[in-house]
Amino acid sequence: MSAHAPLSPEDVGLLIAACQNQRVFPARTDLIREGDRPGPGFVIMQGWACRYKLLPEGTRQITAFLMPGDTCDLHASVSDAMEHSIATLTAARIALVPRGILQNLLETRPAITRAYQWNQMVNEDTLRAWIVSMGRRNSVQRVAHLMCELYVRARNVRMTEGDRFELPLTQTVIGDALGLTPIHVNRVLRKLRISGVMTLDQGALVITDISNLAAVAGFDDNYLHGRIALASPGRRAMGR
Amino acid sequence: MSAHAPLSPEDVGLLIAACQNQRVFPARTDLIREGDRPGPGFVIMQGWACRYKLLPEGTRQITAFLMPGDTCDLHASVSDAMEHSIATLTAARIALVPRGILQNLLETRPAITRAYQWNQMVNEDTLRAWIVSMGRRNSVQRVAHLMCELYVRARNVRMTEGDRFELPLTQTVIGDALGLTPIHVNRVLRKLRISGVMTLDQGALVITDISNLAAVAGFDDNYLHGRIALASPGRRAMGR
DNA sequence: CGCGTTTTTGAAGCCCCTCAAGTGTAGTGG
DNA sequence: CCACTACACTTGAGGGGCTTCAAAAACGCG
Repeated sequence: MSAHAPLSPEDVGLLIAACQNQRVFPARTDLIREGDRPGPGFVIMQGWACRYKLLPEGTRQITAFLMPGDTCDLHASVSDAMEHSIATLTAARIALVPRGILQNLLETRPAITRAYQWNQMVNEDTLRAWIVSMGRRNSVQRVAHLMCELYVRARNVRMTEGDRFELPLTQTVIGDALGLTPIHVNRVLRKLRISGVMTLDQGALVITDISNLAAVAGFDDNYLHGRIALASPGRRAMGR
Repeated sequence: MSAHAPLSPEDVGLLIAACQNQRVFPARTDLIREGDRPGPGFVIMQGWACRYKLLPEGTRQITAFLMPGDTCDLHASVSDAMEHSIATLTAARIALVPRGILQNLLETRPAITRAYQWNQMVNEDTLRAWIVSMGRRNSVQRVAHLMCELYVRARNVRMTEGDRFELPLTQTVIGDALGLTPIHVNRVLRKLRISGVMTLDQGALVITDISNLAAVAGFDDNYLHGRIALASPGRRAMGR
């Protein structure tokens, strides 16, 4: 959250204190299911998770990827039933934040409130960007755009090493996020690999031509307010 | 907003006061464009508007429809450039809420804060539902689902008369929202008309078989927390 | 009445899906 | 050490949903 707004050491301390209660979940475990009463808020400390929704025909649509540093449903629950489910994708260490604790911080700590609102806004922008992808981009652009997004987010939380980062998503999972079949995702990944743009292999993404990847994706430089380093790939070029 | 949480007459008065500055915009007018500094907050008083994003190829993706009672960007601006544009679809009367006024209300009026958080949550759920539609529903289901959503929302603000309401969206606009060509939207609408489910004509939607429409759409009864009246169409059956 | 926009219909093609099968890899238990 | 299973990845062939291109009819508005 400190990437979103300057937080005093005291604020950071309070947030860390709120995340004391942590648990480790195995891969593919539902943290909460659609229809459940909302439980505690979650903060991903380690590993990957996602929000998803199951359709009557049995298909799945993922609506968000959650990586370390991401929060979900921290704000006091307003409805009495979850609209979607949340599950781990990998083994994950997750903090359970009791309802009310954040509410309390939001009422007493203006800086945390600001950072949290920022966080909310960025999440909304991400949802809208996904809609744009699903509506107006073909499969190659869609995959490329998702990878750009995940790369920028991973970099924001210092999970990248140069143009590489751990991305343990199966092709089925990517398909469930982009509205594609795993078979087609496979062909798209091959296309991107052959054209020398990026390689997703062994649970790691290697971006071999970042400016080309961003170009293919039609990736908005300002998206998530973390710029892709286009001009000089080596330089650290993060947005505020 | 009072549909979201109980507001005292005083709170309602404060909100009405915040919406004093109103302007009428012609159809197809940008209220704010992508890249602009965020301006005042908007509250739609009359008419229809949308959020949209233009792609490099010139295509457009609408990410939300805004109808009377809807608000946008009321919360204090956190970023310095709009991620998307907002435009009227019809002539519209819109309240311009100065930045800071709502911020002030949120800090002093707990009930308004609650209603606003509710509002935010519902908006997010809507965005996620759109992603699900775009990813996992075919064109007929997509159109049907959108119409269900708009029907429930219109009913929430008392804009329906029985199973009919004014819906001045062109087929191009519907296509831009659902990621379809206007030509295909036309064929889908014909299909729905012939099968006796609904008719969109003359800027008005008539739902002839609501339970069938909801079934085709795979419409979640709990979506937007305003139930579709399935069992007895005449009954008033709104969520809390 | 005339013009621009919207709606409607037809024909052809492509993108992505479905069905099918084979390969590679990790984990399990004999 | 090797069967055996489960799962992810890979590749091929055929089909269908939606797009593109094209053009006519209907509508709305000055």
